[in-house]
Amino acid sequence: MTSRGDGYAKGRARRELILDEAVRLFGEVGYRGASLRELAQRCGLSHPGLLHHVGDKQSLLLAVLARRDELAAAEVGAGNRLDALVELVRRNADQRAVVELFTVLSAEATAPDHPAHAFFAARYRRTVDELAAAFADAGHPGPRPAARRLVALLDGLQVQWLLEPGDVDMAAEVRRHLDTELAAARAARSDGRGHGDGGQG
Amino acid sequence: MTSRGDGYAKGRARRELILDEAVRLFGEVGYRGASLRELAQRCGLSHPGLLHHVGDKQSLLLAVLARRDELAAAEVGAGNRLDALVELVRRNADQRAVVELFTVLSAEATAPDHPAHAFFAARYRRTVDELAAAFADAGHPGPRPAARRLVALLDGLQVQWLLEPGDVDMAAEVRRHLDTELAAARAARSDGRGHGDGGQG
DNA sequence: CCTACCGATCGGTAGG
DNA sequence: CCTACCGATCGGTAGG
Repeated sequence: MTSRGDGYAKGRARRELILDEAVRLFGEVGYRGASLRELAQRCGLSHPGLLHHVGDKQSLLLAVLARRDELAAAEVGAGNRLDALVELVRRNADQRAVVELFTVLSAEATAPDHPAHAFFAARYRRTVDELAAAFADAGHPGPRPAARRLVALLDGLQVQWLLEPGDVDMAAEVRRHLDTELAAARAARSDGRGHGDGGQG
Repeated sequence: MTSRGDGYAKGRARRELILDEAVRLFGEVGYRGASLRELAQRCGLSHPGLLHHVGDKQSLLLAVLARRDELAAAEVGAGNRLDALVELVRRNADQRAVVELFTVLSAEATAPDHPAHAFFAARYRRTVDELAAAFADAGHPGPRPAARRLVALLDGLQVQWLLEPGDVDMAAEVRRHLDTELAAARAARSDGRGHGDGGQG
């Protein structure tokens, strides 16, 4: 009584398992350091069996990254983007493997010929655009540089948190940064050095 | 007339060449992705010849990192540590290979079994300590978290700069961050609501 | 989804 | 500082 639907469901579940294990392995040793044989063993199958599911190593990497961004996007609630970001950071502190994945791979992918280079270039462009819009809504006089600094802070905090998890409260640091950044923006506005037009900039 | 001194000088020069090429290669592909054969070819010698000079791959990596920090320390002038940092960032923008090296390796080395893990853990501890002292001297109410945020900003800006060099002015962003951070500290002081550092760091 | 295999490449050593 | 070599491991394919 094995229906076709069950077969597909089993295949999908197996693929999810593979993507989850790949998050861990790529996070531990990067794309170049990861071997398909090691990953296959962790998933309980042979390495040609693994390749049957994922195509090749590059496709696997891009599938892992895209899947992780999908899951993160689904988690983000409505409301202010800057507040949502602090919540996202708080949740990431319970997912060391995910933080490792993006920290290690974004650095590795700065090499122009890295298979995830275009992925990360597009991802940073999109993130900076979105946060710049949020800063503009909040009346920040330099929304785009402020967005770049915020993204930079996030990335840098992750490195220190991965090295000394107990010493770094990522969400608290992001919160403090946002507070001082927005307070400075307000001060500049009330000094008459900004555009006191209610934040249309 | 080849004196012993000349022989040693030649050996030292060869070693310097190897370390410089290793900066580039490790920066391009990381420690795990780098091969001694590729590095040897770039230096114009066989890979056993390379090993004669550097011992093994791990020793080479640690020598490269230590040498780079030595050179950076020698470049830093006297005076305020925070101003000196902005100058250092400005100079780094002319040394893409060095920025790549530290960005890629600090991420790779978050793995506890990485050969440079202890090096980076100690390096971050030292850097945060020094900058926290500078923030304390400047009267910042939360010097240690502020130092962590500053280091994080530096690291994160490097990633974005490596991806889009023309779009990111690292020194200017660090300058702006320091200005708002220190202005907020002054405001907190004159408000009489200076808050402690909350135990972070 | 497996076994068996391909050519390529790895870090390091032997021996001179 | 070289040639020659070691055992191990890599991503991917053949063929079923």
